[in-house]
Amino acid sequence: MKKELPKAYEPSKYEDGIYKKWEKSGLFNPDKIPPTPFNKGGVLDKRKSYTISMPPPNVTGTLHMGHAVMLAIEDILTRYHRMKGERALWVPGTDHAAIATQTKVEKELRKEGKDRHKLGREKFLKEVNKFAQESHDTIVNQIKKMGSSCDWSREAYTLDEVRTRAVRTVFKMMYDDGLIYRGERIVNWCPRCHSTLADDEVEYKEQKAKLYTFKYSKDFPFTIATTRPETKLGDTAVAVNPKDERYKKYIGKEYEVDFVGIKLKLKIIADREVDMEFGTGALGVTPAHSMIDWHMAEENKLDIIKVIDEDGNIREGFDPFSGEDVFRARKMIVNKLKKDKLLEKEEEVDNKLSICYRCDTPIEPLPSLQWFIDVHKKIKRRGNKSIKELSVDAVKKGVFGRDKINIIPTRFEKNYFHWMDNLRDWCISRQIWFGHQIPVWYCGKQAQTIKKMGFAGDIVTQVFDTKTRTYRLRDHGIKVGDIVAFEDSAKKIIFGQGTITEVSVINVGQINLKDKKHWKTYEKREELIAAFKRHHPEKKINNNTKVWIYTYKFDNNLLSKGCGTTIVDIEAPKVCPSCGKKENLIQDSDTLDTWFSSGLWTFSTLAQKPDQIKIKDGKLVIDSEDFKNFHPTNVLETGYDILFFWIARMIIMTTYAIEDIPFQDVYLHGLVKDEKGKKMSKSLGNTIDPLDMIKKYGTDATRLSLVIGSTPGNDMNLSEDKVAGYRNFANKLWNISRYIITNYELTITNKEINQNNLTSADYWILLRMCRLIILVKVDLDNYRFSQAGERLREFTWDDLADWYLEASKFEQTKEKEKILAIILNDLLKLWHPFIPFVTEAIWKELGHKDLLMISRWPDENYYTKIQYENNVAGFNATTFIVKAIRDARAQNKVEPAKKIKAVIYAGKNKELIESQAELIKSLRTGINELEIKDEGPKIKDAIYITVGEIDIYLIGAVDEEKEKERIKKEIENLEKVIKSAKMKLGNKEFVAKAPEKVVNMEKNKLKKAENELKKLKK
RNA sequence: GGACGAUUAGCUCAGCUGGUUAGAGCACUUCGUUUACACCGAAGGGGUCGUAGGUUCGAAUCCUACAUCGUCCACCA
Repeated sequence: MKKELPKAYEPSKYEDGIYKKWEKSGLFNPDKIPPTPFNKGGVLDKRKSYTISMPPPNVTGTLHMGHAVMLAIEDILTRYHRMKGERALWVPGTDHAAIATQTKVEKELRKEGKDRHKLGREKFLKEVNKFAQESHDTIVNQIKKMGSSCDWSREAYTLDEVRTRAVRTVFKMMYDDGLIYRGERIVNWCPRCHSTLADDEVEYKEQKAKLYTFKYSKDFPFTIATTRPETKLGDTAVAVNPKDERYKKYIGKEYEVDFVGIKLKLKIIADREVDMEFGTGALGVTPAHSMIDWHMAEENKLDIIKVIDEDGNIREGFDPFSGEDVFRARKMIVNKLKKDKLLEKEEEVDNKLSICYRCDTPIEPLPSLQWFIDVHKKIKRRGNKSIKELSVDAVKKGVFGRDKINIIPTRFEKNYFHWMDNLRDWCISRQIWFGHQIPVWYCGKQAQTIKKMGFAGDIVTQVFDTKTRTYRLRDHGIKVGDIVAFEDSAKKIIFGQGTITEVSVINVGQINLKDKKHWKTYEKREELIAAFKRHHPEKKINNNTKVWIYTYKFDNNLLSKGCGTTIVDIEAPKVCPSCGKKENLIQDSDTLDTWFSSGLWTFSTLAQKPDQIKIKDGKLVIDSEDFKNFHPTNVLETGYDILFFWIARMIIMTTYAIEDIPFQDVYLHGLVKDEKGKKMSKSLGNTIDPLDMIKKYGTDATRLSLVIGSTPGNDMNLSEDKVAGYRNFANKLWNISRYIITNYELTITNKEINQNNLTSADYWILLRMCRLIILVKVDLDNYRFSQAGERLREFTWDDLADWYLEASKFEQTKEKEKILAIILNDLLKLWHPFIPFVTEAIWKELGHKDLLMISRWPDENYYTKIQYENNVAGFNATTFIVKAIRDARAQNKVEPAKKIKAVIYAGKNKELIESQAELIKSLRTGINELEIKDEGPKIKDAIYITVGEIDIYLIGAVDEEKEKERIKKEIENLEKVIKSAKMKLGNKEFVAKAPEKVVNMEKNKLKKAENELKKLKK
């Protein structure tokens, strides 16, 4: 079977073809793995299963190094367990990534001059889905490029039909259990995204801010300090520390003040959280626009006055500040305070600005009507524990009869507990369109469309041309007759009532204000006209004054007809269960936080059809074979940066919904940074694109560079050089195989070796292989990928290529072919999970018909049966002697081409060394004549080497000076060893307390070194 | 403010429960066309393991401070 192979391995010529072959074989699907010669039939059905859910990349994303690490590690695990004969399933999928995707599409639309509000929900979602589909194909192809052996037949998407069913079912369960509630709470609001954000979606940016110290009014007794004077328009209290002597006397008192023209009622309250050192030690409480203040207001039953609207502008009713954005309002207020001589101080302080993690826009805390998950409510059906308690227990001690979830590295468990302890109710509603629309329907009253109006004429273009105008039209809590979102420059008034739940313009039309036929549905026309006159005294209303009508969707619409029932269900209700009518049903327009659906990922992906997902006895049941076979998953592997975002939420959702853990182990990899340790980012231009690396150096090299030289949970710095280094390794493995394949007839049908025909080198490599198999198994079972990889590399390059193969060139024995075949086959298997392509390519060249991918993992028992004892010493000695001779020659500057004579005094090892004579001569020692004796006289004018009890003389090449130097250095080294050993052995306590093994080791070391030293000094 | 991580050769990093003369890869120096591989081979130089204490017969490894860098969490009125 001797054959020709190309000299260098070119990954690009093999990889795509190999992946296609794998895919075509269908064997990524564990149900399809047939019995093979390596994986004998019968074991198939009862095999242990092994499952990993792939953290779904965003549909609109492209592959980056983070994905590459994730894919490399998970593929290693999957391939390893598959080869061990387990039913290994790796479920791939993608995430719709609500806000991220919507933002991306909106950006694209804006380039074309389009806007989602103009398109309307339906058309916009069509656009998003189109974009998502295209993007999906890109990311999937990139995942394949990485060699990922995931089962594409089970691919899932967080927004597909089955997953939607899971989301709605869990939502309903939680609602029925009273865990999901709707309420007006202060939330993190992004005025750009126009949506709420979860607590952990808020990021902070260091900045300088001005801290203003002032009095509300002349008659207020003391000063307060704030960086946000504009919010003070909504102050309803002033908080001081109860211990603060300065303010004790005021606590409990109430003041009415005129703050820059706005009347405020302020109660002085005490709160321990107030820092006496900060500012004046007194803090104005703005319940509507600060998280802390909101809680103070709850405790002290304070009024809540909203100042800022959802566009980040001052609301109606705060003239002259109304309609101004927060920055302008701040300036105006500060100027007014200055003018009134109320401003005492203006100083610069360090401040952290909260910003949106998606778009960096400053966050406004706002009270808003939203859906929440109660994390504290005890659930009867779950042992009267809250979801928070269940999630803590799952990691602390295990729940539902499962072992505790292990987080690797364990130090992250601490982070997890800390996060869980501080978890507040989770706001799950988002005011965006792309995502799982909340499965809640209102009958009439609760939600209906209502018309809003703006004046037309010269302002038409303004209203329609800028996004901000449209955004301004939205607001909360509008009552009948209210004039909302009033803005002077836009010159428009809007009329309506209720809470807007949707911001799309459903209908736009122009009517004439005085023309009565347009006012059939509005009896408040006169009121509207009056309002308009108030705001625009200069405008005359005549028969030609036209008004734009915006039709918006509202809640609590008095003008609507329905019965007001709220319905939470899995499917859209056909009729209202309360009034039996269908025409007034409207679905809540909010969508769910994307992590709600990803929280269900490990089990929702194991359902194939929506009707397999059911509620049974207050528990979610997935009635599928896959769920029975593959859940809980074995390991969840991902970057530590989404421990809270995702992992914690999966634990929350899974323990609650199905009364089980989502996974047994969590393996957290570090983040990939550039070679200087900086975070990779497009703006810094320091990204290394995994696809570039794959193109240039191959997938195998890219994978190795991400796996070797890194430890779990620690960031790694990646440079192109590193990848190139592993490209070299892949080529090395190729050439090792090439050499063996082209020089030997490899037979693999019979693995029985005749031990009588083995050389010492054969035993030596078999023993090392034996150790390798055992250790790599332990490493992989304990997620020590780097260590396993290094061991494999060392064996392949050092032991096999540099020693055994070199020796084999001079040892043409009967069993050589067989041993080489065994070693190479097993080595390819051990390497396969790490570098699947090159190993599969070589495997084919070896003449295998079956895929390496499904071959059986090497069996250590085969190797442990071999009689190594007394058989490896010969080659072991050879390696030492050869190294010593090469070293001595190099130090003496003996030309490599120069052949010399060597004499070895081997003592009692004479026979052993004699058996190695050919190898000692051949392994690049440049020895043409070798004499081996048991002992003899010292030889002058020769290079003298001592290796333990063996003395070697190299004759006819000595360079006196250099040799002296070399001997001197040798002596120094030995003296160092002797000194340290003597110190230890001279210490009575060491001899008494250290384990015998350690003491003996020291003794032997000393004896050997002293012996060598004695000989050198002679 | 709290927590966590890092600090080991010029660079990137290993070093698992304390016992090696402290390792690897890259880079560097010298040499080399040898039945696979120059994406190669042989040999070599290079580290008082951040600092200071402590525990121990013995510390890169455990403990305590400190320093520097980094990350996360909370707060910043």
